[in-house]
Amino acid sequence: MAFFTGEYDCKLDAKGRLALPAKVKGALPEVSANELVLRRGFEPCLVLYPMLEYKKIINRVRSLSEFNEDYRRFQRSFFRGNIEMELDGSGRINIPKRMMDFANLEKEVVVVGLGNRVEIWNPEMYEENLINDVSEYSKLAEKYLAED
Amino acid sequence: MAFFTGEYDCKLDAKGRLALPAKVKGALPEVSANELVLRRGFEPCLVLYPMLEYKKIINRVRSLSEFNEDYRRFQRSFFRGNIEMELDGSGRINIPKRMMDFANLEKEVVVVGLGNRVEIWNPEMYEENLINDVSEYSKLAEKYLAED
DNA sequence: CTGAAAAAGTGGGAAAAAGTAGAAAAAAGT
DNA sequence: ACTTTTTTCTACTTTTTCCCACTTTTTCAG
Repeated sequence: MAFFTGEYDCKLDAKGRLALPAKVKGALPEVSANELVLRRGFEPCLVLYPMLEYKKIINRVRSLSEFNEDYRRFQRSFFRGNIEMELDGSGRINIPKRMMDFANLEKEVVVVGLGNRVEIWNPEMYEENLINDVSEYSKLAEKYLAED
Repeated sequence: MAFFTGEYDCKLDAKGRLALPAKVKGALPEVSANELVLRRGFEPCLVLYPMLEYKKIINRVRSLSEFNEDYRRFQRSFFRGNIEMELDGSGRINIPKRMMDFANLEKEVVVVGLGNRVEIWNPEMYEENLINDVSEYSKLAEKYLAED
């Protein structure tokens, strides 16, 4: 099972290619190590899944009935943001222009491992979205993780 | 089960490597003695876990749904500060630059055993975070540990 | 207590891996 | 057929890892 962690500073080259950090590459499941899906995030970032992890999620979206108007609207938004891709020979992904625009990606990007997935951010937007108040972070940890 | 205690003065070398004190090394569980995880603390310090101990925590973070906005925010803050690492041939860990910055680590550091985990501190910050008032310490002990 | 041996801690150089950039080749579209 | 885009290949720089050697501290026997 894929397990991504850590935060990495990476660079897009002039052609919009992103070399995944070695630790991220190493955490890809061996089966289908280069079958990936890139999705528009709910925040202004891109989310990268190994195919195996993606399928676990997508099944829930697929199971929504196409004969329900709200479901259809939601499905449209969800699917339009998804692209299958492969790693090239050097372990890089090629990020389409539209996706780059969506996430405001320029040369410098931040890559973050989040367990089953990897997020790709514009550095400034990333900073803005983090929990900046240490005590808030500590309190959330208490709320979500404390044992009793 | 791992059990760490004590307080040690250690030095980082020019490459950001930290030689774990012999007592700490000795307390690592034999299975996976060099599979470790380094995490940003909730205070300005780093926290080192043997893989076995880390997994107990991380499973709870992973189980939070990625379709909940608050959970995502928390996951991001949590995961970004986690890196898997191994001991090198001399029993040292290599602390990434970002992590050093976060905890304000320079050459001199303090390593503290805390049962299931080990914390790594900048010496001055460590002093500041300790309970310096003896009577306060005594009162806390009473509150948390007294039996009736 | 003292010296020798062992263990722990420290530092640096060389080799390997990862990251970066650019040019050449192939494919696609006009 | 030619231009534009995409992909592949190659070369170079930087970082990380591995290995070896030296210094200091601890341990133990005499």
